Amino acid sequence: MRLRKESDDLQEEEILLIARVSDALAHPVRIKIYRYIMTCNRERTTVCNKDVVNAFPYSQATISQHIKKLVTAGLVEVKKEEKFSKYYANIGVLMKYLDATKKFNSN
Amino acid sequence: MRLRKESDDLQEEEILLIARVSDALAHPVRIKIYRYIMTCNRERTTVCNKDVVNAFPYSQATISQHIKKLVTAGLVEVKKEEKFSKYYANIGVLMKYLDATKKFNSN
DNA sequence: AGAATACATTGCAAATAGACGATATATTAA
DNA sequence: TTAATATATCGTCTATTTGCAATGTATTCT
Repeated sequence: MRLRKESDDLQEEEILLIARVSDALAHPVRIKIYRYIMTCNRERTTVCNKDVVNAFPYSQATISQHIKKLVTAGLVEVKKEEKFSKYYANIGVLMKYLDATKKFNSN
Repeated sequence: MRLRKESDDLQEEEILLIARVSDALAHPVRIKIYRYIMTCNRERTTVCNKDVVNAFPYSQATISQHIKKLVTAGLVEVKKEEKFSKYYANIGVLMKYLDATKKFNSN
């Protein structure tokens, strides 16, 4: 049995975090792109824009737009390396998101 | 150190679950309505449409529409009781959602 | 310098979402 | 039976999203 703590209550800021991240994950293709970037990161393979474009049946413009949403939510970070934009998943943001969402079920 | 299991891989069906639930949680007001219903349930107070309308600064039509999205995602269930529609949070769906989303970080 | 590559951004069309007032339908109260 | 209440849905308007081709802006290669 878990004691209820003050920190269990969902604060406004966390609600906005949930809304932003949920919005980013609200499209199947973005979920798959995010997972793709995660997997590449885990395997220590870098991912650039073209890699994502090759992996999914959408135009370069559409892929860039989807990635932008993931970046805006903080789920993905972009680092310019040479002539490439390399994408990295930010695990911390996902963890914060999961923690906040878990609170629904704990207070 | 956690071993990687076959079940760690995100399946298509889970991706659609994540997309649907994320879509439902992609709006701050829906997050708050969901939390409100959860809290009432926990305190063993029933929640009807009017209760939600009174709790938030939106029209009855708009509230019903938001609740419908939560229902479509499976996060909320509606039971007709006497002349009221009573809302109940389905914790199981949230748990499944959290489990699926956690897999991002475990394979 | 000029051509090629990488990728973000813009502009467009179609679809969807968000808010509302009004309406339809069902249940309950008088 | 009529009136009132509860709530889902429709129609409308506006804003946002999704997809694309085209364009802009660097950077790199020849």
